[in-house]
Amino acid sequence: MTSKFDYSSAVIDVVKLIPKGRVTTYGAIADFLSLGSARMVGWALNKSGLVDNSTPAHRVVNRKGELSGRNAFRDSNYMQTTLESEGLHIIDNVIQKFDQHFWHPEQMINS
DNA sequence: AATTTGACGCAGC
DNA sequence: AGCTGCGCCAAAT
Repeated sequence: MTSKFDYSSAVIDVVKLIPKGRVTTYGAIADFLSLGSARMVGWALNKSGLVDNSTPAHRVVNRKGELSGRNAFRDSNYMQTTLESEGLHIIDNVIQKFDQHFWHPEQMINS
């Protein structure tokens, strides 16, 4: 069916491919899928990601490395806690050495 | 049916 | 070097 859920599934599919301990950005996913804007990535995760919490949406942040989506989780600290448990350092909702942990979908193909 | 909002990003100032 | 405005596309009101 050609419903809007198709976009969500594409975004979620990429998010599920993010390696543990790595993070990516909305813009990177949107650019990789060439589907729309970064806003839609967040929108898709919010609509579908909340229902299907099997998606590691906590590994998706904005281009500044800020946990902009923490407020969308049931617990606003879940995102930071989970990322920290994966070995990331977060201070004031900002991932430290973000560029170092940044992962791009293209990396998956390259590897 | 039109306006506002949103888990964003970038160019301009 | 930080703030503002504009673009993106869909959903909610």
